[in-house]
Amino acid sequence: MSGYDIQRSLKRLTWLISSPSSGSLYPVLYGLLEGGLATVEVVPNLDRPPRKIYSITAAGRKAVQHWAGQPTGPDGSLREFTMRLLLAGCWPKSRLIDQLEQRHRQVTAHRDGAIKTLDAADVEMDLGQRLALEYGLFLSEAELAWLEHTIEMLATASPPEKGSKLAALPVQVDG
Amino acid sequence: MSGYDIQRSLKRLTWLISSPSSGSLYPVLYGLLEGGLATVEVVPNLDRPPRKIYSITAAGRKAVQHWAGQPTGPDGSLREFTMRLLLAGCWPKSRLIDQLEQRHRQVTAHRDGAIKTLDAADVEMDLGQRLALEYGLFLSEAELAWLEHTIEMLATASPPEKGSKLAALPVQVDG
DNA sequence: ATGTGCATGTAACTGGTTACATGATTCG
DNA sequence: CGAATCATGTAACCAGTTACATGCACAT
Repeated sequence: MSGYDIQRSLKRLTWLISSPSSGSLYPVLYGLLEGGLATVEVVPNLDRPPRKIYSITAAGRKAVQHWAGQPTGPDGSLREFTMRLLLAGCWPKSRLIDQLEQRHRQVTAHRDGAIKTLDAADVEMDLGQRLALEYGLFLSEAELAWLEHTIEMLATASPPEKGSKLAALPVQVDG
Repeated sequence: MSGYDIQRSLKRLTWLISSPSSGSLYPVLYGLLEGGLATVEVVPNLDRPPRKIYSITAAGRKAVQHWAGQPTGPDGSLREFTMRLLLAGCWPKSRLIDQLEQRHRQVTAHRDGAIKTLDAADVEMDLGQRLALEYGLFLSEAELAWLEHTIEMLATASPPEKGSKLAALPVQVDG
């Protein structure tokens, strides 16, 4: 892809990962070239600036694998996990499942923490804190559900089955 | 609260908002003092550094109101919303409901975007992209459910009803 | 005619992290 | 006996944003 393409495709997910500005993207691409993790093919356009198509190299792919290999900190953010998900195309399925399970453990920890603080100090906690905690708690539980569902799905249906929607999961709340 | 207290209480929510380091927190507190948005009361400890208890002033409260008043960008992140939620104690309930409804509109937009891109390019999309989109889609739907539930709860049960858990919402998935 | 999309990039600034310094107390 | 918690702060560094520069094509 070109720098512009990368930006555009990331911009669609701005609400999950905040996407980079051109001011940070292009320097990084140069860094990748210098490090031999990517190559460019320049496709000149007559009028506008030439498109520069970047491709990942074997070394680059290895670097991604390595990055994905080392565990996330316990503070694992939604953002980081989404990026790992986004790069899932590079990995073997087993590693993908590892990622999901790792995330599952993290989110479980977050949820448990939220539960504990919620029913520990329920009375003297102000509305804001309580709302934020319950918000986080609910999202955690939803995420756990998705993770479990997706892990199972990947484990059973080995072939990616292109064209089939991976999941259509209505969320139901009973209060 | 003291700077340390602020840090500690935010650290419990690191997975939602990433909490500040002391290197950024303390300078900000000085800024608040200079701006007249907060005051300090120094409680000296014999041995350790003295505790500095910060309190928000009327001007500070007004500044928060003003901040909450201006709408979030359409790219509204989970982080920003959580912070708004955390500050909910400062606001009248009507404003809180406004915030939730605003967030509801944003998340609806995100969800719709995800749906569109998912069933637009379903075939030629790689696993990573699809997973990330479905992940986001599912979380969006969960969040919408929570928002609706909470809005209704705040609208009907006017008195905060301290001591009652605001919500115990099991998430259910049917795949 | 004006703005949006394409498509690249650079310079200045800024906000934040990292790493340090200090030092008593309590827990395992 | 070492690690973590309490509790504050500073200086150096770095990653990222903001704002700019360029300029054609196409739509409103």
